[in-house]
Amino acid sequence: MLDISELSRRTGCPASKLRYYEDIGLIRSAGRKGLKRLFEESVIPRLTLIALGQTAGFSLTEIGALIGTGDRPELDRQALGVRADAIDRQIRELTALRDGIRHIMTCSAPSHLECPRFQRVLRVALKRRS
Amino acid sequence: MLDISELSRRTGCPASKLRYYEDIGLIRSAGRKGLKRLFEESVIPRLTLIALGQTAGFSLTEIGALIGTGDRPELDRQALGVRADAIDRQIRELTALRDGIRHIMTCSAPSHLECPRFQRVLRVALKRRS
DNA sequence: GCTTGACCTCAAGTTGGCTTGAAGTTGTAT
DNA sequence: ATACAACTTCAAGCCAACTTGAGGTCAAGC
Repeated sequence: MLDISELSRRTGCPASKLRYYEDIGLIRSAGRKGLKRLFEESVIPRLTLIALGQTAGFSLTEIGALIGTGDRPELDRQALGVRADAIDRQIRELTALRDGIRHIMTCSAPSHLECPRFQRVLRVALKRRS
Repeated sequence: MLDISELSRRTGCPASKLRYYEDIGLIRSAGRKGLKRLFEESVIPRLTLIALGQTAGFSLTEIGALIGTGDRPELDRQALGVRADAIDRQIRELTALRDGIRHIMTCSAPSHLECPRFQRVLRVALKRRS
């Protein structure tokens, strides 16, 4: 069992954020000792997952829907498949963007937006949009 | 030369967003016809790039710094390298997250956070953080 | 010449994700 | 028993990225 400052220290999340997450039901404290919240260690991977979801561009609400606002599994396989596909698309876009950036770094075209290689990268990145 | 509604139609950006981007200097209109803005076609790839930058989690300010708020190249190769590295890290995280999600979809562990395979995924995802 | 509709400006409002501040409550050390 | 530091609540504030709304302008068609 961890108190909030211990959890904060171990996750890098400020205590205010942890309280906020508890307020909106993304994490739960296992109980209180006096007034003070106590958290189980299992919230740590949960926080990791939340951070990853944010990196993937999901809102806290979406993340809550996926990982369960309580702690029941809440597994909607179809929804998960949709998310996985979205992440796939994003990975493709990011890969193209990264390659474009790396190319620009060594490219001597007068304007990067006019560099044919860069434009191709943009087109590739957009493939699955629309 | 495109008027704002034509640009909006071709990019999917609402006109309000295009005006906002012009306000903050992310794009420029090439002139006016009466009151109405006229845009060059070259803003289209620029808008694409802005959207990609957002997907990568950069703020509009950061994007502006990278692609130039005016239209001078503004190439800070070192800054670009840093961005490319950040995107690399993000791609790794997203890949792990996607794999984790795909695994969960077919995994029968009682609680996903306890599934050893999933935990490994989280650990991998975090490797380059800190 | 007058209406219409697509544009304009500028200020204010909205949403998400937190943070900050004031005021109160503990358990521990002196 | 008291002072202290670390917690608590709750409301309000903040920033980014837009959107909305009120009120104005202009060109084109009737």
